[in-house]
Parts: sequence; structure tokens; C-alpha cells
Amino acid sequence: MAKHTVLSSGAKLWRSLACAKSELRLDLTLACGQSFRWRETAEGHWTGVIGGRVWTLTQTDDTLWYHIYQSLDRQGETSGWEKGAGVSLQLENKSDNRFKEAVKKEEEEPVAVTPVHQDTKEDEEMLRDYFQLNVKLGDLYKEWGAADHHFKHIADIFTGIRMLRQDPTECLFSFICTSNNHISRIQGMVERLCQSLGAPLGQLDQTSYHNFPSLSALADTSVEARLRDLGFGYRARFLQQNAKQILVTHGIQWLEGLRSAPYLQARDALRTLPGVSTKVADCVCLMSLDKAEAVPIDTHVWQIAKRDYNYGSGNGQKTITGELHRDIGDFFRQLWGPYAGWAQSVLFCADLKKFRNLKEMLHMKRPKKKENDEEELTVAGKKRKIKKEKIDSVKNIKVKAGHHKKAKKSA
DNA sequence: GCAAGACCTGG
DNA sequence: CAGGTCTTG
Repeated sequence: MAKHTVLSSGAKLWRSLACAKSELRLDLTLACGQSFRWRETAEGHWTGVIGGRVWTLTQTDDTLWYHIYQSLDRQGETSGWEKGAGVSLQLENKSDNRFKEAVKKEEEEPVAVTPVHQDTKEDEEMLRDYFQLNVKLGDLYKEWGAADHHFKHIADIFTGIRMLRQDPTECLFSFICTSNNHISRIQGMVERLCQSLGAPLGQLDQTSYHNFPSLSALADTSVEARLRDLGFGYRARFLQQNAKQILVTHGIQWLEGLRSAPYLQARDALRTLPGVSTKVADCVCLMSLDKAEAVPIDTHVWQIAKRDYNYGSGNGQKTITGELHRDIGDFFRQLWGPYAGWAQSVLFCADLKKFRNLKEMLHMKRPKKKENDEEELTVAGKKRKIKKEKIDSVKNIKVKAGHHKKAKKSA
């Protein structure tokens, strides 16, 4: 049976490119909630799908290493996948007919075949494109840190977090699943989505890999019922409706075409889709459509704005509504500049529970009095924190009545 | 424009 | 309740 590879198993299977950890941290970038499909398959080794092929990535201090597994089409040639049968066998075991049909449909479509000669240059370019390595993250960190003291503080530990340049279809349909939901469940849902409707790419150890489903696979009318069975809840309808709507009214190239549209135009276009409001549209813009200025505002980011930036406006409101949404985005764009969305992802990542151990290191580095006090208040218990926020919100309502928009810009 | 409620599911 | 969206009032 084919296995996930590791760097120590023999360097000849690996290719590399120069890349400092200040430019890219795989562990943070691939697990901070922008893509839901990467898994750490061995210590420091991340396996996932890029461009219809399965890759394992790892890094050392100044080098990014990558291995691309041989695709199913070349089964039996040399190393790589188990001799093909593994995946097909697995599919036969499913008794659900609709399941088979959908997969069959996928299989009939042409699948990208890896050329026999290994085109190192193209592969490297694909990787550079996926990680947007032409963007000099170190320079951006310096700019953000110079403009924003709090960012600089966080950035001491949370280095190398950059935006992926994801496939727009995968990005859109994955983020439709994020509403009213949490990361661990989203990961499972996206995985089931791919296994159910995506073209199989092969199997490594106990894990089978699939392409993200095509629009036509998602558009089939049987999809909603299938996805409900897979635990997608009310989002099942959104996924199917969207795929159909995009294909019928816009065409298959529409999403990619939005890469060349201005940010707000692309976002408004996405917002016409059912289940896609400002937040999800911003995620898709930032993570797949080259809109670095897009700042997705969710309740979590709103908390960050209030807690770390003393952001006052909107404290009287219960939910993130129109104007508030735009204002918070503008606030961060003014603070960080045209790559505000990238900067936001750093703070977002630093706030994830799964990286709490990393964040602890910040206290070791800076035993500042004031900040310790604030942390204690936060850690001490929810009730006290809530009380404090309520007091703040009362204050801010008064402020808001007076100065409204000018107050926050001074920050 | 904003506020409620509903919406699937599971930790 | 959770990293939200849609529908009403």
C-alpha cells in the first residue's frame, strides 16, 4: 500500500525551493482556517491537493520541500499509489446508487495527467503561485508592525502566515459551509463533500484523496439530498443552488474571471448567490480572487477590533450589520493598507484556541505590567469580562452619539 | 437599515 | 452556542 512520504525517507523523491520561515510557516498557514483540506500526515509534513494532484510539503529553516505523488493515470509505472485498485474497490463497497452515479460522472471528465518527464519548473511555479511567494511577507510584516504596535507584538511569534491563492470554486463552496459552524466540523464536511462528489486521486495509507467537486457535479439535483445525508444541514441547498446558478447564468469561467474585477465589484457579484453574504464573499475575495484588501468581518474579528483596538462604534448593536461591517473593514484597511486582509489573518490565527500554546510565549517575551493585568481579567472568567464589555459599551454609546465616525479614526 | 428567529448538527 | 445568512416586521 502506498504511504505518505517523509523527508527523511530519501531526498531523491523531494524537490525544494529556497524559502525562509519568516516568509512561510506551513503549520500556521495551512491550519488557520483558510483551507480546510490540509492534514499533518507526519510531524511537520502536510499533505493536501493542489491543481488536481496530491502533495506533501515540509520545511527546514531556509527550504521548502515538496513531493508530488503520481496520479492514478500512471498507476503501475513506478512509485506512488497503490496499484489503482484501492480506490475503485472502496467505491464498489458503497451501496448507495446515487453515490456511484455522481462519482462516475466525475470520472468521465478528463483528468489532468502528469507528464512523464517531470516538469520541475512548472511544479515549482504551481507551488509558488499557491503560496503567492512573490509577495514579500517579511516586508509586509515590517510595515504592519511599524503602523500598529499590537500587530508587532503578535508578529514576534506568529511569523510566516500568508494567504493561499486557492481555487475559487473550492474556496466559495467551502466557505458556504462555515456559516453557524466551527472549524472541526467544517473540515469533516468538506472532506465528505470531496469524497462523495470529487474525482478520486488515489490513496495513501488509510486516506483516500479526491479533487474538489466540479461545478457540474455540485449542480446535479440529487446533490442536496445527498449532502443533507452527509450532515450539511440547510447548507446543502445553498451548495447545489449556487453551482447550478453559476453554471446557468454565468458560465464555468465566471468565478476565475472575478480575479480581474475590482474588489467591491467581485464581492457584490458573489453576494448575489444564495448563502453568500458579505463575510463569505470577503473570504472568497481574499483567499481566492486576489483581493488582498478584503477583510472578512465575523463576530470573532469584531471581538478583536473591540478588545485590541478599542474599537468603539457599533457597540450598541447585537450583530454585525451593514454599516458596521464596512466601517470595521475600513478601519483595518486604513491601519494596515492594501494588504489588510493578510494582516488580519495573522491576528485571527493568533486568536485560535489551537495555537494558544504559541500565544503563551508572548507573555514570556514581554512581562509588561499593564498587559498582564488585562490578560488576567480575561482569563479570570467570562462573567467579569462580559461585565467590563458592557460598561465599555455604555460609554461608547455616549461617545457615538457625539463624534460618531471621527472617534475611531484617531486610533 | 436594524432586530429577531429560524436554520442543521454536534461538542 | 458555534468564525453566518435569509426572512420578516
